[in-house]
Amino acid sequence: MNLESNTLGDADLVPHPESEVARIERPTLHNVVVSRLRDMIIEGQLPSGVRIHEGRVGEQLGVSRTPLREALKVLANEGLVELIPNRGATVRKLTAKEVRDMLDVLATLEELAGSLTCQNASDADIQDVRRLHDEMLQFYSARDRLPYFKRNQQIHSALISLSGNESLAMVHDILQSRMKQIRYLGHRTDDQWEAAVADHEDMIAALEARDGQRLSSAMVNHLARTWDRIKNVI
Amino acid sequence: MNLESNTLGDADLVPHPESEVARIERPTLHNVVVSRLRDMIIEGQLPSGVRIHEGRVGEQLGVSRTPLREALKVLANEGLVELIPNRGATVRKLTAKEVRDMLDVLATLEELAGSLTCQNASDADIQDVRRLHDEMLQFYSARDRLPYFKRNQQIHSALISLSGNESLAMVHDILQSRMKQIRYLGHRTDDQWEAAVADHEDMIAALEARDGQRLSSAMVNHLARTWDRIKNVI
DNA sequence: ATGTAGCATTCTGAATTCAGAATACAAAAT
DNA sequence: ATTTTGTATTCTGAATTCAGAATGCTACAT
Repeated sequence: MNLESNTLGDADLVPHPESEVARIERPTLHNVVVSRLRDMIIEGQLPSGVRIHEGRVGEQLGVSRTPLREALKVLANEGLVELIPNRGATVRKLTAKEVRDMLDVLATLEELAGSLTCQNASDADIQDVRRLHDEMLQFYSARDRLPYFKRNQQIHSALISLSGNESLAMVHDILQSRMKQIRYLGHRTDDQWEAAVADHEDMIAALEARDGQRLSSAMVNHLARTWDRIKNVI
Repeated sequence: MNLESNTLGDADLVPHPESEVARIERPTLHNVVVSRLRDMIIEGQLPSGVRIHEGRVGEQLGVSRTPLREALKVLANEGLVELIPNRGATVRKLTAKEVRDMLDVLATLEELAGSLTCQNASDADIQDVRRLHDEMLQFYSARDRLPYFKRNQQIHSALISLSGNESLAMVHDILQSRMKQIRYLGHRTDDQWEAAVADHEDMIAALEARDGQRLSSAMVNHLARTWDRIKNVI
């Protein structure tokens, strides 16, 4: 995730005027495998605790073992996968305490992000987020969960990356991707869903007012409620 | 770094009573390569911006390309190394802004760690840190930089990991390892060194008093001074 | 003399191969 | 019958091999 942004960012190191035109991106296979596996874990296709057999999974993806193993090393470093020497890879199981701890860290990070984003986001950026938010509301009215969830994620990552602090975005991303597998588990009831939407309203309003304090606390509250939602399903 | 702790931590998942005796650890080659490369980058043996030639470096380390490449993927994900498709790996160059941003995040994390550690550390833990601190002071009196630096690092990582929050320790570790290459650059003058020691005194005192607020602000101040120290050498 | 096209070399990305370690199963002994 | 020992199989860790892409050099044409 952070890799991609690095690569993109460095494209304009090239001093030629042609660098304006879109460069041809050819992602390396191991990177594709990383994202693919991450998705499979998050969406539950590879459930917690299950073995990842290099031979079999590699065959399923139509990829040899080499890029698959490189990908597993990366995911292990991120904490999504557990690597036991000579025993292979398993999908990491999260304990309740670990989830709790991660939320604590996420809250701290989002508190920082809140004020930074209010300082650094451009008006255009804020409008983009508002547009995402309105789209999300439409899908909420239609009770269309999947596209709702997608907009939701986009808003959250936007709120972080608009802070302009790449390291912040990077560590947040790592924790966030670990959490996603859980968030999918925690299917909310209707009033929980409503509360989440209300949280978002608050966040958007704070952002548009460029009220860093308020945005920070809105984001932290949102996370606190997330814990309430999921603590029982672990 | 975080990998090792995972592996070690999981050793005692084994329910046998024999698990009391020290289990034989055989680290995988790629993990050894990761730590080794990290050290080489931090210590400046592989300076910023230099190419890492898979063939040559692999031969130097007496390792084939496969584990080396797996290690490079991991380090790229951590941000120490930059991977350009079909062009190979280089040691990542940090801009002043990136360092500044990382320090901001580190400060936020340490602020959280400060209060958690004061809550959760055992008296024995605190005594251990005090012992490290006293040792460090001795090396300071003798102006013996290397062992001083080592104790210094140990104290910092102890203050984080005693919080009991592994995710916090993990993300802190990632940022910290990126910073180390810079910290080595920023050789302090004598009075800067003295100031750093004073900061440490304050931190230890706060910890022993279990004053979370004070420990937090001491750690944040310490980081602020770190920035002052190194901002000119980037 | 300079610029371009073709060629050779080099180095990465990925597949395959090989060896060592762990597990599962079976047989034998108590 | 149960436990222990030996054997076979399976799967990971690492080396090697192969192919494709990029860079550098040389020769030729203008």
